Amino acid sequence: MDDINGPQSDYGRGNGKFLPLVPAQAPLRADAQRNRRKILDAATDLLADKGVDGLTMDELARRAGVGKGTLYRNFTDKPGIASALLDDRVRDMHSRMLQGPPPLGPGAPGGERLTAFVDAYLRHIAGNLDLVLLTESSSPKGRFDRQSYPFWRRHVEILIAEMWTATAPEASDANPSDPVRTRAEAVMAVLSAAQLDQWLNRQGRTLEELIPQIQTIVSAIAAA
Amino acid sequence: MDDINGPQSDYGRGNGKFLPLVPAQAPLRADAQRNRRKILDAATDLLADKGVDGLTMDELARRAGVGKGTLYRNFTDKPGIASALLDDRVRDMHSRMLQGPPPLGPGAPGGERLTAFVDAYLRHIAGNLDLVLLTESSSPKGRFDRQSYPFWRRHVEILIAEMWTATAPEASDANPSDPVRTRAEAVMAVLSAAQLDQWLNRQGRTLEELIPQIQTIVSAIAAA
DNA sequence: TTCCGATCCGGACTATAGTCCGTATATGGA
DNA sequence: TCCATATACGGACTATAGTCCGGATCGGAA
Repeated sequence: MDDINGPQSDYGRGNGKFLPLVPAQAPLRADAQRNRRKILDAATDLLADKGVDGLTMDELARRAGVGKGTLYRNFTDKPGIASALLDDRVRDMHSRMLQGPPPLGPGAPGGERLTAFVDAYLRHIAGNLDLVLLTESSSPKGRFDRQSYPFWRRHVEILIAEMWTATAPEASDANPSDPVRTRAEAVMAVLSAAQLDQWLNRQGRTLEELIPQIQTIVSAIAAA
Repeated sequence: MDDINGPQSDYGRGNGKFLPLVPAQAPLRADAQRNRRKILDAATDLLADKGVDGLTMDELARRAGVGKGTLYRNFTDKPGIASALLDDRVRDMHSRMLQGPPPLGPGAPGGERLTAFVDAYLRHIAGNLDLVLLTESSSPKGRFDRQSYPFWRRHVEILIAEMWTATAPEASDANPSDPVRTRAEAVMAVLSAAQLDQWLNRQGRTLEELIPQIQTIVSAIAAA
């Protein structure tokens, strides 16, 4: 999620349902809210029409009936728009992770939850590869700057910590040099969209064949 | 290496010293050869002068005293130039891997060679982060398209295969769905420049603190 | 030495992301 | 209702990567 104070997004608003990654923000003015909606809708259409390559900022502004300045007022950049679109598609998975039934949700042992997460995450990425790649493009940091990244990583971190200690997960907080955190980041690197794209679209492998192999690798990292 | 039939580069020329990734190519015309040199030299200067951000194609063409068409005749794109520059800096490491003393070179067990490789590779990436990031930027595929990627991956693949079978390494050739290959690719994902940049420059960690943790993770993946 | 085709060169041109800022509009208080 | 001001809007503008093609140049053959 890269959009600025978007009221349509529950993610990161600190309402308790999601990780409070971002402080609440003043509500948008009514016209801004309308425009934001128009842009997102136009982006969805344009994407359906012409695919990711056809999604240019000029065309998007034209279709949404707004100026480019408005685009950039509502979204930091092009990947930011992709992020906002993805947000919608991901919210459901977030809540299943945080409050759904096990093994994806709480209630199962860390190892099983991790396996369930890897499965769900890979399918999510694979199902939205174009958008995710767009999100991760633009600068090396791409992948890490989107707000969803910290969410995923933190989830993995907590699960690994649980596997290690079998106690309360909050132990692994805060400290970036924590080996648990490093492992979580390594897991996320293996699950990166660029890597998945390589496997799926360049090597022609299938998700079904890939997932078990990746599961094995991820488990090994977690247990390392 | 992304440059077209570059006579200054031994890498990938199929001369037996390096993996024959690319067939030999007709030699460049004398003027083209001169221009290629001028461009590479100018790029080095420009990089020293203004850093990666100052390295624009127009300015590079101006400094090299050639037109932009010449730039793009000699190098596929901007990352390609970065690749060519990196090539020079990496050739030494390649030969140490292939014919230097153990544990980096042949003669040590696969596990030890892998550890030595991870150490050398991370230091290489860290020492050239700007260039490598430039190389990997531009499109998701970035990281995989440069010719050095197959080289590294293959090396890791061979070492892992050796760890597994303790026999001749050529078993793992060719087949992209080979689990050994998947593991090698996972290792490379963890060692990606974007990830290292995240750790080093965004989280402020140090190489010395990071390397042992990564070693552990890589070993776990290899043994998975 | 001269000639000819293959190869290469230069720089104007296109496409696109992202910036800037003068103008317009919304919103809350008097 | 009207005003003041913070906020938002639009679209021209800048910066940059990469394309295109007419003309120049190379280098081997006669």
